[in-house]
Amino acid sequence: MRLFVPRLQGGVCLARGAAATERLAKGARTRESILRVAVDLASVEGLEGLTIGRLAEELKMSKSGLFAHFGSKEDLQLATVEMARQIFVERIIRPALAQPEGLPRLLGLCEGWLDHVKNRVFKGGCFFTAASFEFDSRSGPVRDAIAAAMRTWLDVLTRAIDGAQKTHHIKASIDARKFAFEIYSLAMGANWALQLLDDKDAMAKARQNILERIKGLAMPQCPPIKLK
Amino acid sequence: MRLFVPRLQGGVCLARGAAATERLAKGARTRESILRVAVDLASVEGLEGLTIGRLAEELKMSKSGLFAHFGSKEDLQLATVEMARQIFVERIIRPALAQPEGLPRLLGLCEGWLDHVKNRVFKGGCFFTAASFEFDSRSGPVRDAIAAAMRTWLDVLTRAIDGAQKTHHIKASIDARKFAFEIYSLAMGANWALQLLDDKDAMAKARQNILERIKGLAMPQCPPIKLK
DNA sequence: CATAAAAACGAACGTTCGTGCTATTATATT
DNA sequence: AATATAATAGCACGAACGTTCGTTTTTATG
Repeated sequence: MRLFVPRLQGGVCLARGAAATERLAKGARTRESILRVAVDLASVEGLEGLTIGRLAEELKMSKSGLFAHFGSKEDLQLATVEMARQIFVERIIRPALAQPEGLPRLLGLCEGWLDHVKNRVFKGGCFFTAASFEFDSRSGPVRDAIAAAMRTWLDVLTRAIDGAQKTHHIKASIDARKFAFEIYSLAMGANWALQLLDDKDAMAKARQNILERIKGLAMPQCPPIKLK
Repeated sequence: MRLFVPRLQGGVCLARGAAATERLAKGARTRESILRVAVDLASVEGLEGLTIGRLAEELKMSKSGLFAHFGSKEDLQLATVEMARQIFVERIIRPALAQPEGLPRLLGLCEGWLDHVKNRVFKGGCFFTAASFEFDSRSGPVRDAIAAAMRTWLDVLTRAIDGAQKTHHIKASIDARKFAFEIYSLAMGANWALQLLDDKDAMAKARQNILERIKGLAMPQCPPIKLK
């Protein structure tokens, strides 16, 4: 039923040339710090388990003061997904895309993903994997946002594989999308083994597994792939 | 804080030789029908999202009447996990283990798992995959029960692969546990693609993918593996 | 059929949920 | 420094949460 919400969105009011987090109006800065905590909380408790009271407590704010930054709980969830997406782009995708097209970029994506789980970029493992399985039987804007982010991620991975084929690093005969799906399945499996089964070597094993698989597709022009 | 809970567990009071669902005391029968609904509800809304009020409404029972079958919400969650485990064993594991050791049993497990998602044995896709990612950052008996069930599942899969190696259907050179993990990762990926991305062909594609992979390990003595 | 036991109910408990007001601070702008 | 605006706090709301209790209805047993 939410009413007004006259607030401006993050990033819009950047003084030009200033660093991203500086020079923001107070409101936008607070909003951002709320969302950074929200992302971690949601990666552990889930996006439904993320409650406004708990979030306010964590930030030592009043419920109402915090709530005023969002029009509804759904808006908070959407903003949290969006913040997680930005962090993911910044920490995984951007560094990988800085690598030259071909094998380096592909490896950058794979290892970046595995590292972000191991290094706890999100407190509870991969935010989007958790959110995927939480919302995959629901409908509505939150589920749509999660699905859209995941489609984009698969697209990025697919394009990187395609690029590695174009540069003749790996065989052109395989289907890039299918291979992207395989790689990501193994990555999700590793996240699952680490988080649920406490398999401390899960990420290393997955890395080796994925590299072996890529190596099996390598062509003569392919730069060396170092395992272990 | 829960107090008494003097109720007997399902299965204990079976008249010997009688069919499983017959000959149960009224209480145990009700308890079972509650749990069957609980499993479906939890597979959609999550084990935390499974609320006693919602469950009572679904069953047209009073909250208190339903609650009396369990000592606490945690007990309800544990019982729900246990019921899901029983259904999973009955519908996927048992039929596969009825197959002769070797390739048939291994294929039975793989295809049984994929089918149980496609055929909606659980309303919201695989119960345990959803539960895994919901509880993988928590602690306590519920998480432990989920983890134990998943370890058992991986063990069953691993033993089936080992069996297929012993019968010389597939190469003995590969690591059975690693291969089990790969297969299950692809299966989880398929569940993810079907449920979140609405990829209607996800299960068929995963089936083909897994069969191809097994075929790649086939030995001369191996019975034919039919793709498509 | 009477009677004891088990199962289900209705009402209420204290909490927490999301949300809506109004008042009070803090920040920007003139 | 005065003033307008944005941000936060305080308080309250109805609903739903898990849980407890005493009572009533149903089932099983002698």
